[in-house]
Amino acid sequence: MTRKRFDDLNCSVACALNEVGDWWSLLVIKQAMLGTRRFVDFQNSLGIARNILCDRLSRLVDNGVLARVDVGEHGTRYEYRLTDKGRDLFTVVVALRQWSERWNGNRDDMQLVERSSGEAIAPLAVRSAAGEALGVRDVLFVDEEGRPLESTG
Amino acid sequence: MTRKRFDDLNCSVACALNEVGDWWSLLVIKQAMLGTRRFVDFQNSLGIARNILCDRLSRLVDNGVLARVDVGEHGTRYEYRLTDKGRDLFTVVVALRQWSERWNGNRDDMQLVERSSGEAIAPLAVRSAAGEALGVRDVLFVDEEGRPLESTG
DNA sequence: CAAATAAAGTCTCATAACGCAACCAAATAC
DNA sequence: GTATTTGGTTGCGTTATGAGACTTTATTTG
Repeated sequence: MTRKRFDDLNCSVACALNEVGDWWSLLVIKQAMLGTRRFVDFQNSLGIARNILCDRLSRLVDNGVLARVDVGEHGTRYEYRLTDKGRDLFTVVVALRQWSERWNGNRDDMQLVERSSGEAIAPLAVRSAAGEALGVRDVLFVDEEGRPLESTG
Repeated sequence: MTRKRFDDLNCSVACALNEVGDWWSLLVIKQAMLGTRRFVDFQNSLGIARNILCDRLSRLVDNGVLARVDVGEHGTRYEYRLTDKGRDLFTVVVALRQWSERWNGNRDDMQLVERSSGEAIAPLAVRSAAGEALGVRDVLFVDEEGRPLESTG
């Protein structure tokens, strides 16, 4: 009996969670965004078990989120680098950070600032095409014919 | 031996994942954003095992993401409703949706549109205080004194 | 050059989490 | 008054996770 796969749910959120929805993957990705590239550095900074780290890195590579590149002279030193797909998870990581800071207080000794100006970044917000901030209640989930979905969907 | 807790990592992303970082929680929340409120409806729409759903709902209630309210005449019919904290995860859910749509193709038969105009919402982006879109490389992670963090941090 | 250390895994084993199905009790529907 | 719905709980087998020891090349140190 395997873990339930979400492929059949016809939902892109489920599909995303299939790739990065476990406890560790997003932390590995966040760490990669901090600049970490080597196996041991991931291990030391996250305190993750080596076998689990190994499994997560492989899976992220398989899914195209990380790339494993040889950097040793003779091919036994590797680096795990974010791909474009991996870098594009920046929004997700920032969304989680900001949510946690807002609701659990800032447990983080780290700040995220714009490189050129040194200023803190703006809070993320879902926006309409016109640029207005939108909450859950300001949007509608519609099917392919544009019909609103009912509550049990 | 319990699952590794992320509290000691001093990282708000880790802290967020502690609350909603398992396979199911964000799907439950997304479903709640669609309007689902009853135990059976979550069960039917997600296909989650009943004991797991039970555990997830309780944990989300404990963490203040959902609220359990009596709706029956005599108190055995319940609804699980998003709190403000839960609704604020909208950004995270949308970020995951959009990422998955961009990189895995749209596996979803569902669209997210602005309620008033019916138009599709804009792509999420991390922005500077001035409003420019920022990628991972345009930001710096700095410590509390403003010093940039090194790669292994 | 030899020995030591490091990098990147792999293996084993114990425990925790998950998935499935059956069971249960109260409230509602018929 | 019986059947069904709702919101669970219990048992059991399978899978995932965590800790730590072990392995294998490469590089560094003496």
